[in-house]
Amino acid sequence: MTLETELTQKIRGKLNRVRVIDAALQLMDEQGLEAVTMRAVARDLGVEAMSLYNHVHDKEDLMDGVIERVMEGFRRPEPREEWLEAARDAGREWRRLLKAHPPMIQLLAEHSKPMTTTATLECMECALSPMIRAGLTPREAADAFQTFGGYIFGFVLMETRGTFGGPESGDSTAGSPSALVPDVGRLPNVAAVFPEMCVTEPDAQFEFGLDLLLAGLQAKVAGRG
Amino acid sequence: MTLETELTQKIRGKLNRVRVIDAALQLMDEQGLEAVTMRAVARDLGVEAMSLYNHVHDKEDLMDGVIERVMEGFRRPEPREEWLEAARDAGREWRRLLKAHPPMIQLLAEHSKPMTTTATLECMECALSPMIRAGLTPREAADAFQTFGGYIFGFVLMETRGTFGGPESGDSTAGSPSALVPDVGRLPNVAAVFPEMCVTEPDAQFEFGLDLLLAGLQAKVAGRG
DNA sequence: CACCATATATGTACACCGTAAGCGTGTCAA
DNA sequence: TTGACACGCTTACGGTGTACATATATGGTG
Repeated sequence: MTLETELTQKIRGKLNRVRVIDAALQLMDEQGLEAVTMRAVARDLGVEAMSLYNHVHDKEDLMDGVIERVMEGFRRPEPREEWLEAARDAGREWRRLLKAHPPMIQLLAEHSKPMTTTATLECMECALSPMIRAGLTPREAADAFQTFGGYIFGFVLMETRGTFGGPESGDSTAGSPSALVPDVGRLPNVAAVFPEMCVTEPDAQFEFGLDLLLAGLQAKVAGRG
Repeated sequence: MTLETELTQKIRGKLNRVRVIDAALQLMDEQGLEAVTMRAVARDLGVEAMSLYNHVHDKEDLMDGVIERVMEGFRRPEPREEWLEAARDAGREWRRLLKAHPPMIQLLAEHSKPMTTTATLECMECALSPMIRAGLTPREAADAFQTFGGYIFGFVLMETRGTFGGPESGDSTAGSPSALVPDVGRLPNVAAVFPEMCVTEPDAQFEFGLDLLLAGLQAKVAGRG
């Protein structure tokens, strides 16, 4: 027993909170959120499930750690002269971060607690700064943050989960809206737009919405100092 | 046994797919998504869990049914002369629908399948129609739909789950950003905006973003027939 | 009416989940 | 040496979805 313990110790090192969280994150990225099980995380660490509880209060605490860990991956974009370009960069980085760990959105959706860790606040700082620079009041900046945040979250949600039509409707009849859209007469616009919704360029679509929001913001700010 | 069966039959009627789905939906609304268990749904129907499987292929099928059922609750707004007002109404109705069943967002987040039921398509029709009327091409309408849809989903997600600061940070030190924001010097904008993010008027905030998007759309369309 | 095929409800069982409680062992300070 | 402690392990409990076999009710036939 002493022998095995020494071996174990050497091979897998000592367990600690960070290692547990990282194992959970890796498992989530590779196998999806539902694969993240106390037993599975423990297995990946060469350990029994109950051992994790020495470093993590419970599963919720573990997942909190995962969220925090992901937020630490935020790469602050290089400074920009134009607030508009800075805001655009921030939006793109938020999306990159969320897409880098596809199950993140799902995780956030089922985790009600507000995010108040340092990493998260720094991400917020990066998004808020251009807005304040643009001349928005704190009240407006809060609204704009919620708006941009909502857009990015929702877009990535629909993007990663394929909420509306997608290539997986792509059997032999793909591209033909009439195959998927019953009663084309009553749904003319759906019939017309559906083909475009299936063959989709996510990056371009994201930029479309980002442009729309930024244009709106620009217009709002135009008539001020 | 025969007696009990007759009684049961009379009291609870016959089981069928719709009754099972409705029971699951009611349970979800009243007790949250995690309370929706095959056993719990069965209990509410006065039946054993395995009986549900005569009307529903598995739990995923059941939840698909719940989503479809919710979408049937979409109330098509009355027609509008102005495409802009029609689009605004559609956006508001989408939000109302999602907020009417708070766990819906969470359900959608963990359910990857695209929504192609008739009810869903009619909701899409209602959102797409004003955009086509505004003069958008199908390609642009698809992008705009994704944008508006993303915004609404994401906003309601953050709204119902309190993703960023909220009143539950409201103990004795609430309102004081320095209590929650460490290192105020490095996060000046967060410190300035944080109080505004806590005391929040969701409806007004939603309208803010909706206005922003619609303004952007209007600007894009302005220079055409 | 009797009878049986079919549809439906039940009962039992299994593998997996989170985690409470208690135990064993290695480490280290006194 | 001894005792406290940190940490991993074992066992166990109540929950989950659901496969499989069984019992019962229903409806169409003679």
